[in-house]
This record gives sequence, structure tokens and C-alpha cells, in this order.
Amino acid sequence: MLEERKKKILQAIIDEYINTAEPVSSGAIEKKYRLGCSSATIRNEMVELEKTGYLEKPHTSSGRVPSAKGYRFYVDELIKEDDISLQEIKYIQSKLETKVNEIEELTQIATSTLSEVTHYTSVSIGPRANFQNIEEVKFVLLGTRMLMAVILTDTGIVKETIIKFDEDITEQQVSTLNFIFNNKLKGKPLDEIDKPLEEYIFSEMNYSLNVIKPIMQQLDRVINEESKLYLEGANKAFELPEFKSLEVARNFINLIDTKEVVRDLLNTGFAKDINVYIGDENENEQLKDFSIITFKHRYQDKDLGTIGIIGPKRMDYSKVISVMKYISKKLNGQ
Amino acid sequence: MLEERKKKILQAIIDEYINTAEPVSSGAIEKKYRLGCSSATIRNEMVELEKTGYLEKPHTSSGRVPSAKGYRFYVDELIKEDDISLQEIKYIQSKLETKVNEIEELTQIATSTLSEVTHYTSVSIGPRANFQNIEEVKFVLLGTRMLMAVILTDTGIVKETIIKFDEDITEQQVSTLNFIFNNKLKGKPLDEIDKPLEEYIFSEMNYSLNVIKPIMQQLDRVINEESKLYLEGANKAFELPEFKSLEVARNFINLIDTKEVVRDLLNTGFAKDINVYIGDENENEQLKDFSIITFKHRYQDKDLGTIGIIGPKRMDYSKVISVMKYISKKLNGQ
DNA sequence: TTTTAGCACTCTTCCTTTTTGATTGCTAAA
DNA sequence: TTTAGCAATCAAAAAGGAAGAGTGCTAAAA
Repeated sequence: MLEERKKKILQAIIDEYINTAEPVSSGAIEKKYRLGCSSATIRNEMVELEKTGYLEKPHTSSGRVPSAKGYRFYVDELIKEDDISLQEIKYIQSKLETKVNEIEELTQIATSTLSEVTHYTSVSIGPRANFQNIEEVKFVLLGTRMLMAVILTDTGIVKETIIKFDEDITEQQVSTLNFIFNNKLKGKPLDEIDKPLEEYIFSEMNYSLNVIKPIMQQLDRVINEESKLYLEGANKAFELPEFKSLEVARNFINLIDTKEVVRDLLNTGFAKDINVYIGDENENEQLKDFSIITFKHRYQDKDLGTIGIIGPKRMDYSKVISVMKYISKKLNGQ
Repeated sequence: MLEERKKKILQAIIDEYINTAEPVSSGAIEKKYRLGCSSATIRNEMVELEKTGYLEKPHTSSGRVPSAKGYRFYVDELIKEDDISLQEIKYIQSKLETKVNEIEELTQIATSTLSEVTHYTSVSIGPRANFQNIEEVKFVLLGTRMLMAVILTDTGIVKETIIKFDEDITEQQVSTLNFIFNNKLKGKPLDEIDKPLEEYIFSEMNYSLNVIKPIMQQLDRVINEESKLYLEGANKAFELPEFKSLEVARNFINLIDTKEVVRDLLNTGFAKDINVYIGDENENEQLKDFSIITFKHRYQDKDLGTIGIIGPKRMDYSKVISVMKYISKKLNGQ
């Protein structure tokens, strides 16, 4: 689709731009990259690459800058595989070996490691609770009027919540609750906890409404509640030259401060292992100046959350994707 | 210590500067504030106020700007009491009425409300666990090799943690654990959970080391672990004119991104109800351009966490302090 | 003695103009 | 098809100048 030399020139321009953040001139390419042709030839090719939409010019007499289409081609066709050093591999290994008791913690360690190695802002979120099946539900009485409900899912994720009552709860009632919920819910998807169970309890058990109602409400809340966002290295963004512009900096802070947008981002589209959204490929207007790269934290093919990077369009895609692939492989058990 | 007229002029200058973020001229004060004297007189007083260190001049022919000493005097002596509107009171009331099951949630609601009403970035942290007494400890078996320990403190704060084992745990063992911990620990401060208990268990119970060791380790971790920071409205800072300077903006992001600094801030010095740290009154160099105002979330005089605001030195101290006082009063039960 | 009008002086800010230098696109020769 | 050469373009930096806000000082007024 693109002749070999054009590819090489495009790759050189994008590599150079990723490094310098300055529009790239034909002269710079001629000098730095041995392509066996003069700057005039490169210039001619650049005109073509601009006509076909891979490059852009900030103004008439400036060098070229990759367009979104250019980046897309770069990511799809020109990316460097395994752009990761031995040192980085060792660092990631040591970080991921940390012993954790909760999966969420491992996701967070992976997220912060990703940010440290790539120097971009990273973000993660746990899996949607309602896609998981219930393994076990346990109720614990705390004091006399407070109940803790602990839900264990088949993916090994534990969710707990506290329910307060206006009247005393007896240990007897707690045992009954434990019995009902475990018999009725084992193996069911979490979102089935709602209606059918409520009906069952009311018909079969004739259970006190004052006790069941708050429990159902709170369980419903916990199950449907979005899991917490974890953000790491927001300050790293400010090292980048694009953040010299106050406008861009402000947009970025607004973006990561309005959690919903980031959440949506992490919750959409997982056709591939690694998902790359470049600039205005994102539906959200706020994201037009940024690129997002995400992948799923999987263990034995179970979804344990999503991890992503938010950075400028001029991102080191090769590095980020290589690091992500490595982390993803490690998380999934080698 | 300062004559009446000087006070009035200082107050006028600071009020004006807080509003406009521009150096304040003698003429502006004469026009806007009815002080019954000419701009020349005000000018003369300003010279004195500068000599005694309350004011500063960015350059020879500019208006005056408050110094740290000026702000300090303003906060100590000139602050407006109850600088809070009826509308704001109503808004805060409605927010704080939200029914919550966990105290942490209430702290967070208070924190975000504070940010919304004042338009500054707010931050909060839970109480130090090891200052609290244990009310109850409960162990719950999840599956066969996972134990959840739930600790209820006398302040009503619930902490839970998961412990994983390499061997199966029986319900029998769990009951024994519940019995031991509750008899031995009730009413004790959380940090006594460590050594004495371990000894007791080993001597009295002859309990399997494989079970007790991980439990003790994990409990120790949970108790000594700092509670999570909650940050709200970081983007609000970018509306302020001082954040036009990239330097300041970057410092701010670095600050709130390195959690330790914020944590230290919230964990120090509670001589007064409301604590104000202006600019370089903060020990940390990073904070020299910012002011911090903090207060304790108390309920029935029990410490439930700390809530604070981080903003520019040119902060609306009257408003922030009034709003904080009101929120603090409401949290403490009217 | 205190206050105030008047005014020269100081600096920043904003605007315009000039200079510089990088880079292109085109032309014509290789 | 490639390349050397060169005029044309335009942003960015530097330089210059005008405007205006504000001060500090002096001398008169209260």
C-alpha cells in the first residue's frame, strides 16, 4: 500500500518526531538516517506522504509532523517489536513478584510499574462485578447493629460492604442469612442477586423486612458500583514538551479529574490484546490531543481489570506496547 | 500592634488582592473602599506597612502585594467571621445528610463538598489506626484457603484484610481464632495486637505456626498502613490565575501526586480547630507557594480523619475557614 | 503635625518593526 | 528519476517605541 522507501521515510519522521517533539525536516532525515538519497528526494516523498494524509505541516515553511493517519499506520505496520531492555524486564519481574493477598493490589503494582518504565501516566480499574459469578457470600455481625457482607466471586475477587441497622441483629439471624444466601446464590452471576432472590426470601422465609431490605439495597449498590480508579504518575505528563501549553495541561488535568471519562475509556472495546486509540479516534472530544493504550489484566483468561496509559499523541508507541505486552504476559502467569 | 487605619488599609489591600490577583494600588483602595482619606495618605501608610513587612512590591512602580506576614496577620486578626451564604449552608446540609454506612464515606462527602463550595482542591485522610481501641475482631473463611479478618474499632471504623494460606483452613480453626482474638484483644489499642498476643497464642494455645504467622503479619500491615488519601477538585486549581505559570502548575501536580507530602501535611499539628499554614510556614520547600488549611473530622470528640484544602497563598481565607468551621460543626453532630 | 494635590520618574506591558534562520517547493541539470 | 541550487515563505526572536499605571517626593493646605 505504501512503497518501501515511503515507509522508511515515514518511519524515520515519526521516530524523529517522537524523540524531539519538533517538526521534522528533510535535511534532518537525510543526515540522521542513512536512506541513500538526498534531501530533495526525501522532500518529494514528503509531498506525496502529505497528499495521501500521513503527514501534516504546521505552516508552509516548517518541517512535517505525523497526522493521526500517520500514527495509525505506524502503530499497525511500523512498530518495533520487543522494544524493551533487559534492565526493564528485570525491573518489571521484580515488581510483579511482590506477594499480594488481593488481586486489586497486583493490578495496582502492575499499573505503577507501567508508569515507571514508560514515563507516562497510567491508570487502572477493576473488573465489572456483575460479569462475575458468586462463589460464596458471608455475613458477619459487627457489634449489634452492623453487618458486614463479604462476597467472593469465582475470579477470586472479594467485595465487602457494611450495612447498618436501626435494631439489633442476633447471631441466629446471621446464620440464617448465611444459609439462605449461600444455598440460593452459589455459582450465579452477581447481577442475579437482585430481584429473584428477594422474591424467594420473601415467599419462602417470611423474613423480617427491616433486615432484608437494607441488605438487598446495599448488595445491589456494591455489585453495580464501578470499581475504583487507580491513577499513577500524573506528574510525569508535565515533563513533556506538549504540556508547555497551558491549554493542553489544563485539558489533561480535567480529563483525569473527571473519573467518568477515564472509566468509559477503560471499559470499552477489547477486540485485541492491546488497544490503541490515537487522538480523535477517541469518541470523546476532550481526548483529541491524547492517545490511550489499554490492555486487560487477565489471569488464566479471567478478566481481572483493565490497565491503560494516557499520553500525548506523540507517544513512544513501540516502547509502551512492548512493555504492556510483557507485563500482560507476566500477569497471565508467564 | 497596628493602628486602626493601617489595619483597615491592610485588610482592604488583601481583600482586593484575593479578588483580583493583581498588585493593589493606592488609587484602587481610595476608590473602592471608603476610608476617608486620599490616595496620598494611603500611599504613605503603604510605605510603613512595607517597612514593617506586611506588604511587598513586585517592582518599583507597581502596586502592593501581601507578604506571608501580611497574610498571617490577616488570618489571625482580620478574618471575616461566618463568611458563608445561606445557599451554601443549605447545600452543605443537604450533602452531609446523605446516609452512609461507613465513616470514611462521610469524610469523603465532606471533602468533596468542601471543594465544591470553596472552589479549591481538597484532600482527606482517615485516622491513624493504631491510636484506636479494638472493639471486636472477626475471622471469616472464604473458600478453603482464604481468610478475611475484620477489625471493628471503638470509633466505629472497620478495617478488613485478606490472608491467603498454602494449606486448607477448617471452620473449627476459624472459630478458635475468633475466640482467642476477641477474648484477648477487646478494648486494647490496635498496636498492642502485635507482640504480646503472639506470645500468648504460642504459649497457651500451641497453635499451628503456619496459620498464625501470616495472620499476625497481615494484621500488623493493616494496622500500621496509612489510610488512603482522598483528593477532590485538582482541576479547580487550574482556573486560578497563579496557575498560568507553568512552574506553579507543575509544582502543584508534583505535590498532590507525591502522596507522602500531602499525608505528612494532614498528619501534623492540631493545636487549634482550624490550622492554617501560609506559604513557607510549611516546612516543605515544595509548599512555599501554597497555603494549606486543615481540620479534624470529629464525631463526639473522636478523631475520624483529617480534611484539608490546598490552594495558592492568595486564598480566600475568610470563606475557607468559615466553610470549614461550619462543616466541622455539622460533622460533630450539630 | 497631618493630609493632600501635583508632578517627575520608573517600570511593565503591549504593539510594531526588523532581523534571522530554517525549510520548503520549484526549476533545470545530471 | 534524482539532485543541486535558489528564491520564497513564515515563525520566532530581537529591538525599538509608545502608553499607562503607580510610586515617591515636595510643597502647600488643613
